[in-house]
Amino acid sequence: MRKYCERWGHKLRHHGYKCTATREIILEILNSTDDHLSPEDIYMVAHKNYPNIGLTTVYRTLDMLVKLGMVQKFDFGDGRSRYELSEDQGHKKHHHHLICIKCGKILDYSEFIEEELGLLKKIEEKLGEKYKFKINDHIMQFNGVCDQCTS
Amino acid sequence: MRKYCERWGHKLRHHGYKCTATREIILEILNSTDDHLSPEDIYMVAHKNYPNIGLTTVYRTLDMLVKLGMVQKFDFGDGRSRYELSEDQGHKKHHHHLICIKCGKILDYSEFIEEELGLLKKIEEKLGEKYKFKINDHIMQFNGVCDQCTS
DNA sequence: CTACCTGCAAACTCTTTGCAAGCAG
DNA sequence: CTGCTTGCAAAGAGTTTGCAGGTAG
Repeated sequence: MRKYCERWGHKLRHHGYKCTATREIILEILNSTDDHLSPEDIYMVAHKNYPNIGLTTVYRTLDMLVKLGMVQKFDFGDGRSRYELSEDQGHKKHHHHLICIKCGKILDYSEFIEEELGLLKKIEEKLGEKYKFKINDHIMQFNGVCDQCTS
Repeated sequence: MRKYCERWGHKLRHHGYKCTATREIILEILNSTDDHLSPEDIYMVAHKNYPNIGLTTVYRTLDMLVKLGMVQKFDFGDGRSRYELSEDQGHKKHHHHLICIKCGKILDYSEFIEEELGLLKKIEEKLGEKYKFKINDHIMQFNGVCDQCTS
């Protein structure tokens, strides 16, 4: 096992993928932020430690991680995709989003999470059964206008 | 008032916009389907009755309708945006979405709508207050794999 | 050593912008 | 008439693909 594969290597190999420096770096970046990074964002951060990395690889790696369920992809309507480490992978706790449709600001909230998750889980079961869907995850967000953008 | 403005003209003019044939057509298309149309979809349908329409106009009109709150924009992760008439504008009743991440199929469900809306409304109020957000709407969807794509 | 992985460049797709002509009010 | 609206062509932005060289296992 390569030295840079300490943290995520096992999981990658378990799914039949090789552990490489770029994959480890991308996962590490996602794990050490609370932001909602775009591929370009991730590319720019990674570039500091690993100047050879290509944007293409970031896209390909994110695609793979989403398929493995290790990362979740979001779209907040500003024309670029955003990625977050799944809650069971790293430090993050479950949260939902509040989006300002004017400035694009994204707030995470987790105030009502217990209550929401209770209902979501119940619905997930019933819908899965009725529509024969194997449900993986959900997206729940509120859209509005933030304080600064109101004035 | 022009003859083609019977249905939506009033609302458009009320917001300071002119009523034109293309706007009426686009609204009519959205009102007469249960699908989740992309700008291209709308353009192709409109083109049959009104061959001169341009794709650009479809984009501009949809933008405007979203800003007025008459139409809601969605992103189901397949690289194109989707539009639906808002529930208070036409025939549709409130529903949420169930998306197959493999084939892109979109199912509308409204089984638990009452229960969901109760909770959503409550959360909307509390979050709006706490984070000083003027919340307009919400997006709630489940992602999974449908029956056909499982096998 | 072999199959997977990577970076580069180019291609692609969806969306937006500039502008002159057209039409609603 | 006047300024909003439209269609066309072209530009822009984000994402994907082809391919030859590189590297994990």
